[in-house]
Amino acid sequence: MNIQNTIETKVKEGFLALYTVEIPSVEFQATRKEFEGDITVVVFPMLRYKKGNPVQIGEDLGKYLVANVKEITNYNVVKGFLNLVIEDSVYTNFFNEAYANAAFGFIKPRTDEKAVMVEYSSPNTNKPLHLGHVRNNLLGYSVAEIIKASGKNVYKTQIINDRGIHICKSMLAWEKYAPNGSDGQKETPETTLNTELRKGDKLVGNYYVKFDQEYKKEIAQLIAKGKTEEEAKKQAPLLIAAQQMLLKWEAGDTQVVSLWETMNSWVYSGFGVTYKNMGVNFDTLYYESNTYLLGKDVVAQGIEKGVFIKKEDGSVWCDLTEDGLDEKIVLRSDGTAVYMTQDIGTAIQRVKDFPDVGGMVYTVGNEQDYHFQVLFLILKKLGFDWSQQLHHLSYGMVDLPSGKMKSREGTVVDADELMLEMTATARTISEELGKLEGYSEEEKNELYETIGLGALKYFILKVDPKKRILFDPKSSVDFQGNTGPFIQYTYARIQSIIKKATFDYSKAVTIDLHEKEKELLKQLELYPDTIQQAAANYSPALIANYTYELVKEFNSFYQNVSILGEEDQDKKIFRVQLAKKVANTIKSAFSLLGIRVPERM
RNA sequence: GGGCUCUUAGCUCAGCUGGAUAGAGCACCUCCCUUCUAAGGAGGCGGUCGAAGGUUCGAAUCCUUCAGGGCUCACCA
Repeated sequence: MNIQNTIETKVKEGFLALYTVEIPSVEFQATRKEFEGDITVVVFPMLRYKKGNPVQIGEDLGKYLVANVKEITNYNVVKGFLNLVIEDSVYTNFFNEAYANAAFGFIKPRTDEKAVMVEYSSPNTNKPLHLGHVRNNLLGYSVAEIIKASGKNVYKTQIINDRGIHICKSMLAWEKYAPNGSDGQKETPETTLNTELRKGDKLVGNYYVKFDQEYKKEIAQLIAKGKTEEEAKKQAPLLIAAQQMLLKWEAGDTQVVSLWETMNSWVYSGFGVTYKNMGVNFDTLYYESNTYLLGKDVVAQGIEKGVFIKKEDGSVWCDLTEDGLDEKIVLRSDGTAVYMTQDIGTAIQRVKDFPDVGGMVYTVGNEQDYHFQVLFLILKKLGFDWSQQLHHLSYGMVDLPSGKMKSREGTVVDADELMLEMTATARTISEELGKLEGYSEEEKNELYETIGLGALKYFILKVDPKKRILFDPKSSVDFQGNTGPFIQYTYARIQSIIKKATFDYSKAVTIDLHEKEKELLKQLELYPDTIQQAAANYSPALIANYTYELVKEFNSFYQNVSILGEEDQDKKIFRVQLAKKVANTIKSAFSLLGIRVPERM
């Protein structure tokens, strides 16, 4: 039983003894640093149950607590705040327990808890990943890790949009315009003479752009011949060819399907590299080519249940006007599925595939808020019990100083390039500081990547997902202050302390705490709660900001008391242990954000 | 126009279920490297928490209205 629970029961008990009135709960907060004490009981809410002077009630309760709780050594009352001084041993005992626990803060996934499926990334296969995907991937991965740490099993997944007209555009452009590679055949990622296209997603994306360029030329020609812009857009031979290709694909045409498979495989190997560099991964994959027909049978069942209505023209709708939303189409009049149909079907399919799944998280940008509101409501109306446990992890756009990212205007920030730039910046800064003697070139490169990506990831994850991010590639990612590298740096410095502590510090000790040590212990104590809270709120930002607070507290401690230089043996031991625990907690928290931590920097 | 969402220091952001004098970093100014890594620390400057009402012992936080930004309201995905 932790100290707060003890105090809560004792406050209730004391209240009853003093005023013969029961109170349902006790409100706590950490005591502000300018007052003496560690934990504060707020008296004001109690006035609802017992009228009186809050200061007097605080005094009475304070006396009662000091007399009845041995861990409380003193108290003071300021206005309606009862500040309690807690014995050092409470904190040192907590620490000795936490120190021995390597998985401090983590709860082992329980088999009786339902698992959660977290979907993120979900790219199209016609262009490389960009800055928007970076935010998506980092968020999704991190939320998955946090939920896992909070005690649930997690499946990370993505739905790959591998079909549709956009893929056909790339395929068509490649067939028509690809130059010969080193082997004399049409270029492939292996044979291309353009080194920038060695990565398959880049090559395919290149042809998507090529299609658009040629398509525009055709439109211009048609307009010159007297067509209106609208006509020209519809009649351009390239577009018609792409549409025919899609029909062939749907009909299972061997050649088209084979080309489609080949080009998609290029993209996947390219994405694979990006994911690996980004440090994200997936447990299971869904492809739209397999799921785009799902959901139709559910629509039929929905009509029987009265959830959906069939109109005269054969289209099927879901009337959500009673819930304050619109009517939503779930099946076209020609009987084909729409996006919504597919998502309904896919959700159901996932629960079939993984029967232990009891909830899902969809990491998708906020432009689809309405779509998910509707999707979840429809699934609820269809009566699936897991429909209560669906969450749209919605995030704001990443804007550039120049405005929105537009591929046609070349203002897209490519994910691979961005990561390289971050690494390069980390290199520049590190070299200026010049602390890496004795490191091999390989080790250095790995370190620069750790720091550069740490900066990027932390920068993106520390802000509330709902908010838009203005991303200035030149100046926005900092390496000082509330940043990834600052935290990594603290970690590295602690490693150096540990390395220099050559004495045996393994035994548990109990000491009188320095004020700074106590602050640090209090912060450490919050870690398990923070994980639970972050999981409940799907918020990596809570973890990031917690870690920052912990590090600041450590730096302040580190600057104020000596660790290795301490005379008292027990204090020295305790302080090394404390430093080590802080480092491990940083490492643990950062792992939840997908950020690595360097042993030296 | 309807719905959702955001607005906190010059800039970038914290602020948990309402609690004490609203906090950090950057920038600007003062100090601190012969002591365990100065990518650091201590301090200063800087706020009508978008505006106005309301709820209450108490509001950046909850409610209403308004203003400004974003997203969205397709037989597209």
